[in-house]
Amino acid sequence: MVSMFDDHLKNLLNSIKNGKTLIKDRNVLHFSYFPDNILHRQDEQEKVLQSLSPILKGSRPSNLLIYGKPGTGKTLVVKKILKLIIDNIKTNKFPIKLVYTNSKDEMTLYGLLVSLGSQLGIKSKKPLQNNEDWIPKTGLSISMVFNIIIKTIIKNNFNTVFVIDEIDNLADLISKTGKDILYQLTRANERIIHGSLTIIGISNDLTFKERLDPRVISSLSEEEIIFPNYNVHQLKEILIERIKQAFIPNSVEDSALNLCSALAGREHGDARRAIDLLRVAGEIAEREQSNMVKQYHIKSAYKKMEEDKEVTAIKSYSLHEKLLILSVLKAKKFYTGEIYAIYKEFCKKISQKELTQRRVTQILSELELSGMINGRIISQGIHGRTKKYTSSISYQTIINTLKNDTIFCDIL
DNA sequence: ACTCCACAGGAATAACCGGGCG
DNA sequence: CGCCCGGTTATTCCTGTGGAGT
Repeated sequence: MVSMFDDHLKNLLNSIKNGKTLIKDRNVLHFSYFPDNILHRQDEQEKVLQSLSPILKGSRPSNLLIYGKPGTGKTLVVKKILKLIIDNIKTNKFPIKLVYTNSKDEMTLYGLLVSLGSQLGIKSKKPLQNNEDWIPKTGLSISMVFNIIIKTIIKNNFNTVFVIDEIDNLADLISKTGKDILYQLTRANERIIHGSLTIIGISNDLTFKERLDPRVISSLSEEEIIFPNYNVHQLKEILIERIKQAFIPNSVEDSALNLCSALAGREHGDARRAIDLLRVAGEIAEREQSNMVKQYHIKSAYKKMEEDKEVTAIKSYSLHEKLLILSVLKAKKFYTGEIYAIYKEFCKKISQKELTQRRVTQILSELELSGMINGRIISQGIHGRTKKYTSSISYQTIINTLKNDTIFCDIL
């Protein structure tokens, strides 16, 4: 990311200039950082290890489905246990293959299978010997790739564990492409005489299971582990641990720490967000040349992150939805009729065809559902029944978001 | 008690759009 | 390439409604 690097340069420049810096190791605060010690996930680590333990004795572990909200340490725990097992493989006489993939990185099911294949040692280029199996980057049907993988597992007697992170991403693809591939994947053992294949699915979405074929559910979730959210107290300890490594000593005020964990805990108990918040606050404090991260640094970091969220949300809306958000902000009395009139004005100014009022009310309630605006039905007797909308977004945020869009320049 | 405003929001239907398939 | 299909978006038509004013 360019902006992150720019920030880094800026900070470096600052610290060179007057030697004042708060963060000594930025990486510790990055989401990809892998802590040595995972706090408050002892139970989960144990359960994952238990579930996988048969592999150390050469038999097949059950398929495993792991649930939990974002930032509850799912990926971290699984990766750690995988590493633990790999480190113990040397002393083991069974060939074990542990494979990790993230469905966000591989956009297609095909890509996912290729990734699995290559990590099993299947070449993606044509090998010299003609009889050796290989998977080209494109061209084969999914079921053929699948068969090659199965064949390889059998031939080498591999005990395979295949981790699919963010598996809910795949669910949408699967419903289109190969409906039964996930089913085949989870049931592959019935075809594997030597070796085994175990699937570990990691899902952020707690309702993910409902969207699956019941046959897949029963085979995929032979075992389940649910990762609970962190509470405020736990978040605080996690933050303390990170602060120790990332910040120079005594550079984070106690009250700031408390606020940080309270804010993150109130939201979702998301450790990633808590750490992000801390990082942004730290950067703000450094930029101000403050010698400590104080409460108000956390506050402004929180505000900044909220604003960023709003900006990206606004950007993702369609033209008419943006126009309506703008109309709500421009309105004085906030009634649907007035909003619609303003919206029509806007449409005329930028020569767009206006939508019906019916459609507009529908969009408004969609926007309400997504939290961009708030609506409340009010009755005014003889003046009819309508809905009053307010918006929590600041006008400035909207303008900053839309000012680069040439379509909006006439409206300002 | 009755009226009547200014919409909300349901139902049916049409227009549109992107992807798969012969 | 045209065709069809499923999904989304938008329109048309409609019925329903809380309460101020009378």
